[in-house]
Amino acid sequence: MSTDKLSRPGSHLLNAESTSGIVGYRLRRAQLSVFQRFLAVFDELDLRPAEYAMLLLIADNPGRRQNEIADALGIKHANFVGLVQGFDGRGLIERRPAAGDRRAKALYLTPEGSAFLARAHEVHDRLEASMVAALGGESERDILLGLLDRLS
Amino acid sequence: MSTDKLSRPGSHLLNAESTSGIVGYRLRRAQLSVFQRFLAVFDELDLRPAEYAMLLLIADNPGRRQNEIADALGIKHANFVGLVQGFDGRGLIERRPAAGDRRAKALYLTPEGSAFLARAHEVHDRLEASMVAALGGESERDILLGLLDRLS
DNA sequence: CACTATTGTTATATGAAATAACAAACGCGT
DNA sequence: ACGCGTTTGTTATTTCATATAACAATAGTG
Repeated sequence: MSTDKLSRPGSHLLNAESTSGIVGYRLRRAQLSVFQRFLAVFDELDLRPAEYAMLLLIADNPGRRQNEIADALGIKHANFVGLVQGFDGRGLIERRPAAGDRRAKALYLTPEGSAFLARAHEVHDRLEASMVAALGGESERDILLGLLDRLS
Repeated sequence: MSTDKLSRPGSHLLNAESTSGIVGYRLRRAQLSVFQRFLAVFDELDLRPAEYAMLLLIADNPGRRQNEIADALGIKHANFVGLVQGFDGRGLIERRPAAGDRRAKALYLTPEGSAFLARAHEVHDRLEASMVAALGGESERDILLGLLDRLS
């Protein structure tokens, strides 16, 4: 599963003038490219982009209910169940009954989860650094993030 | 199917510090948001982002073979067949036997296809203008496109 | 001419995301 | 305390995009 072939589209041959000015198109291309690299780098950790974001969010907000985390990530509750069960099964997170509501489950990182996230964080830092380098520097990265936010 | 609810994720409530600095995450968010708007605006034309790009590419490169267009768009040949058949069925494109190769099919826009694309182009121009406005101006748009390319 | 590669195609598998229905628990109003 | 709509987490199902496999017809090459 490592080092997938990266199907580089669009690159040559055809006149792509008309698509070149389209924000949405270029956005999608860049996003796909970045995700491809993410998947390649995180292959050994068996961690997908959305899952990494999920762990980060739980680490930042321990004890929040499952649905709160799902909402913050923009994931439907039903689809979030599988993610939670997966990480629970891997021993990386813990579902504890929430205080004051016997329906709700509060999410926490286990010690193993914290350790795992630390490793993931290192891997991601390297990836992020390579992207900053591609962008030309920290300031360019900040400019990009600012512009992206205005589109969201 | 019109005016879908736009599930705005992430917005409030939780501490999202850790995800805020991640290029890939913000990229995905922006891309989703832009595509949502695209889908809403193009709802009446029954045209998806990839389909619009496809028509533009055929308009720019009339007579190219099916697989060339598919490659340029980064779409697998097998999956492109359905798209082509769809537009052929709508009378917007035409598949003609390619000169010199009886296997290949050369793609052209029909007159109806050109008219349709012209309408789509108008709709898209308005969408693009609104995004440029959100970004703060033409120059910001160009900066964004430049940065996105460096990531691709 | 024999063999391999390419073109378009069908059928199928995989994976993400949306929807529907549900039981358990909550909380509100009376 | 009761009844009733709502929320939480869950399962099952659907839809949709994309990936893979196999195939017939044609092309090109040694």
